[in-house]
Amino acid sequence: MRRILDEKFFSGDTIKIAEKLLGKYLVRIKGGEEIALEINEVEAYDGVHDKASHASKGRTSRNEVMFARGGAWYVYFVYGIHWMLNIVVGEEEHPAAILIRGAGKISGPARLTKYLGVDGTFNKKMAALETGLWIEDRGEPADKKKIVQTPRIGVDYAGEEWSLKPYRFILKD
DNA sequence: TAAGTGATCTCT
DNA sequence: GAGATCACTTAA
Repeated sequence: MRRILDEKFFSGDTIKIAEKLLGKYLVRIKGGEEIALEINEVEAYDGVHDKASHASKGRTSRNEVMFARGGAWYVYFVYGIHWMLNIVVGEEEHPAAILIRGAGKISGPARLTKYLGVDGTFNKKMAALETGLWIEDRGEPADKKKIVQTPRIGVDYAGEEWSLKPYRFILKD
């Protein structure tokens, strides 16, 4: 029996959920094969007040899905080259998402999407078995002692207050 | 350390 | 419609 994380899991506090995602498994069905990677690095983006979040400038066609209820994917394109994979969290009208930066042996958010074959077609879709991409609990809770918090990466433009917030969570080996 | 690359957003 | 910006990676 799979324990696929659904909107119930993703409806609470963004920061707490980010931390809880460590040690969960990102699962992808590709070409009939199942790829499961343990999530070991995430970043939280929470609310319109978070200057580093796409939602800080209000609702746009790109970030619209961040305003939906938790449980959907937010996939977008940056730097003309890279796809980023985020999971939407929080209640409706509260824009928040968690960027999955690393899982398994894959380090780096764009490398992850490239490896899994994730692109814009997943945007706004629910994370579920039918989608071919979801997150599941395999009953191995992350060791709290191995969790490290640091500031987020690549968000210097957000100003000191927000770029220095320890919203990045890493699960050490 | 810097260039690549193109969608998106903010002005006109 | 033009110009700037960007939740990154790779090659040097």
